[in-house]
Amino acid sequence: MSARVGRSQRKDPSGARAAAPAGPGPGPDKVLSVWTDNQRAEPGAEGPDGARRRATIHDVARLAGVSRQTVSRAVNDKGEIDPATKERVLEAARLLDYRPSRFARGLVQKGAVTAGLVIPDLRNPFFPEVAAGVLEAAEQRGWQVVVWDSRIDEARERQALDVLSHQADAVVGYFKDPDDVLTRHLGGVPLVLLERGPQQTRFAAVGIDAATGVEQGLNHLFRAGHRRIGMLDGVHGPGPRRLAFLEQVRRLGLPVDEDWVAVCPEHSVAGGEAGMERLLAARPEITAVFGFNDLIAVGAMRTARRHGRSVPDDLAVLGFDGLSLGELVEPALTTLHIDKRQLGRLAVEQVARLRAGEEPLRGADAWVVPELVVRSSA
Amino acid sequence: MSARVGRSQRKDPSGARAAAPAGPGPGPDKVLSVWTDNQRAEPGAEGPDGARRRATIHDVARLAGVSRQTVSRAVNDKGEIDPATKERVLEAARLLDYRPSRFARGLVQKGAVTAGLVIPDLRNPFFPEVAAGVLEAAEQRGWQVVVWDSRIDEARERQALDVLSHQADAVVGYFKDPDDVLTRHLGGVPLVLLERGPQQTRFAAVGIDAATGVEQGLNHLFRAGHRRIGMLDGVHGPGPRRLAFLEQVRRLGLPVDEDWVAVCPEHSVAGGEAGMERLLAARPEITAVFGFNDLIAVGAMRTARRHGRSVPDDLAVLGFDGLSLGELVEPALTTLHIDKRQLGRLAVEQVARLRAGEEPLRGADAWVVPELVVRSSA
DNA sequence: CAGGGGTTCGTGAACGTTCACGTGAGCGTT
DNA sequence: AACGCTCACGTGAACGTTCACGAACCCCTG
Repeated sequence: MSARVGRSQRKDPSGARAAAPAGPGPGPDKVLSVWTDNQRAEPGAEGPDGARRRATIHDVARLAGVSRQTVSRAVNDKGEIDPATKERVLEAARLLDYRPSRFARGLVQKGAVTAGLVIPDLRNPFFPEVAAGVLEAAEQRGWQVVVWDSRIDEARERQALDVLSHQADAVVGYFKDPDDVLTRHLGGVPLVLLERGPQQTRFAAVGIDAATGVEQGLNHLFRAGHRRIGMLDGVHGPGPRRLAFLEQVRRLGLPVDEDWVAVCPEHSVAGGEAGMERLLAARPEITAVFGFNDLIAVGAMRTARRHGRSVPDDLAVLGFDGLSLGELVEPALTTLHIDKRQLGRLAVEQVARLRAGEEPLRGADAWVVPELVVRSSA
Repeated sequence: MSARVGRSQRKDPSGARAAAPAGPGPGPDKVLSVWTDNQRAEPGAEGPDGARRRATIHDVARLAGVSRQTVSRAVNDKGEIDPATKERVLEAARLLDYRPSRFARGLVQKGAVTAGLVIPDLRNPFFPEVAAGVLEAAEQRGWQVVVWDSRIDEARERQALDVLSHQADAVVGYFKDPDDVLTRHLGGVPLVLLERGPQQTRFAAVGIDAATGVEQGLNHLFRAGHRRIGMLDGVHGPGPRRLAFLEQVRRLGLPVDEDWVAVCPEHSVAGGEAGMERLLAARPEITAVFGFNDLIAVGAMRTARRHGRSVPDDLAVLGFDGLSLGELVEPALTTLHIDKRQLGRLAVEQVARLRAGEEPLRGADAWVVPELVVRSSA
C-alpha cells in the first residue's frame, strides 16, 4: 500500500525528492498520495505570519518522504535503516530545525528520573559542597537534578516545592516549614529533608550528628583549660547544635544561661561579626566561643581581634562545618568537619529507597558524624 | 462503561461504594467514612506485591466514579466542580498515590522551559556564584535549571551535553571542546558558552572583558612601583587573561618572556602554591605576581610567605575574580572583581534571545567588565 | 520456481494528560 | 409550558513519540 510509495521513492533517486512527498506518480502505484499520518497538514502555506510552530517528527517525515518510524530510527541512531535514507532524513531534520519533544519521548519510554534540589544559599560554601554530593550521586544513577536557590526565603521554598512537585519525581532540600505545610505543597512527591533529625519530621531525612560533634569540640576546649564558653548560634530556636552545646556545657559543669548564646542575624562572616559583638558585650568573661558554622566562627575571630583579643590566646574559636576556607584564615580555624558530599550522597540514597518502595534509612545510617579538626584557633 | 457507573453512583448515593456525597442539598461535608484513616506514614508502602505500575488519571477516575476530566479539575484546582466530588476525587488520588505525569502534561500544555547548566567545579566558589545568577534569572522567567558538575573533565562535559540535548530546551555552561565537537553532541539545542569571546566561537556567549581588567590591575601595580611582574596562569594555552597580561606588560615596557608565566596544575589554592614555587624558582627577581584567579593568588601568597617574603612589601599579589574569600585572608587580597551573578544573568538573557529567534548579544553587551578592588595584598 | 532468511521500511496502537466542546439536570423567567 | 441559564460533569480529539508488529523487497539456495 502506502509502503509502495516509499519504496518507489527509494528506487527513484532522481531529483525532486526533497521537495514534495507525493511524487508525480510515475508508476502504477499512485494509490494514495494522501498520507494517513499528516492529514491535517497544509503543505505550502505553513505560517502566514511568524507563527513558528516547532517542527515535529511528522514534518521531517514528510519532507524526507519517509514514515515517522524511519525518522525515529535516523535521529536515534538505531539500526534497520539504509545509510542513504538516514542521511536524507537527517538533512531534512536539520533543515526544519527539528528537535524531538522530550515530553512525547518521556511519555512512551519511562526511566528518566528528575530530582529537585532546594538549597538555602549558594553563596555559603557549605551548600555547593552538599549539592556536589547530590549531583555526583544522581549522575551515577543516571538522574538529573534541577536546582533551586531559595535564598533563605520560606516563601521561595514553598514556591520551589510548588514547581518541583509538578516537574520532579522527588525532592531533596532544606526546608523550614513544618511537615504539614510541606505536605500541602508536595502533592505526593517523595521528599528527603536535609539536616533534620528523625524525631523532627516524619519525612525521610539525612542529618548531622550534632551531639557527637559538639561533644568532641567541647571536650577539646575543656582540656585546653576553657571554663567559660559561649556560643554563636545561627537560628533563633533551640536547634540541634545549640541543644547539644547546652547539654555538653552542663555535663562539664560549666556556667551557662541564655546570655552565653548570641544569635547571629545571618549565616555569614558579617553575621558572625555582629553576633560576636553582642556576645562580648553580654559576657566579656568568655575565653572560648563555639560557632554555629565556620562562617560565623570566622566572623567571631575578626570581631575578637578588633576588640584587641588575640586568637587563640585570649579567646579560642571553634567552628562547625569544615569549610576549606577555614584553612586559609589566620589563625586557621579549628572546626568540626562534616563530610558534606557524603551528606548529599546519602540524600540521594534516601530518594532511591523511597522510589523503590523500601524503608528509608533511619538513625545513625542516615547521619553524618562530624570530626574534630584541630588547627590553630582553638 | 465505567463512565455510566460514575453517573449512576452520583445519582444513587446509597451505593455500596464509599462514594456518597450528600444528595441534592450539599449539606455539611460528610465525606468518606470508610477510608479516611490513611495514616500512611511511609510513602510507597501501599502495594505489597508487585504490579507497581504508577496510577494514572484513569485509575483515580474509576475509583472515584467520575471521568478523567473531573479528576483533572480536582487535582488542578480548577472551577466547575462540586466541592464534595472534589474531595472524593482527591481522596481517591491520595489512596492510589496518584501523581500526574509531567510528560503527558508537558505534551499538551507547552510553556515549561528547562535549561541545562554545566559547571566545571562546584567547589571553586566562583562557579556557585555564577550558578546563582543563572538560577535567579531563570526563576524570574519561570524556567527551571538542571545542573551538571563536569568536574573539569571534558568527557563528562560531553556526557552532560548528550543528556541535556535530550532533556533540556537550551544549555549554558563552560565547555573546553571546540565548536564542531559541541555541535555533534548538541543535536540542535541552543547553546550559550560561558567565558568565551565572540571570536573564539560561533555560538552565543557571555564573557569577561579580561583586557580592560588586566589593564587596570597592571596599571595599579606599575604605579606602585613594580617593574618585574610575573603571572600564575590557570591554563596551558594562551587564554584571554594571559594574552591581556602579556600585552599590558609590553605596553608598560616591562621585561617578560615565557619564564615569567607559570601554569598552575589546578584552579585552587594548592595549585597556586605549586605554581608559585615554580615561578619563584624561575624568576626570583619578581616583585609582583598576577594570579589567574583569587584561589591561585591566595596560594601564591602562602608560598611567598613560606619563602620568607612578606606580602605586599616584598611581593605584591593581584587576584582575579573577587571572591569574598579574598577579604578574609591576610593580607586581604587586591583583586579584579567580577560580577559573577551578572555573568549568569547575562547567560540566561542570551538563552532567551536564542529562543525568541533574536540575534544574541555580541561584544560589549555580552561582557562583564572587571573592577579593580584595592585591598592590602597589592 | 518455490521457499527461506535478511534488510529496510510503514502502520496502528499505545503513553497520560488537557482542551474544546457537548449534555443533562435543576431552577427561574416569561 | 416553553425557554434560557448555570452548574457539574462527560466525550472525543489532540499532543509527539516509540513499540510491536508486519509487509515488501532483495539475494540466495535447493
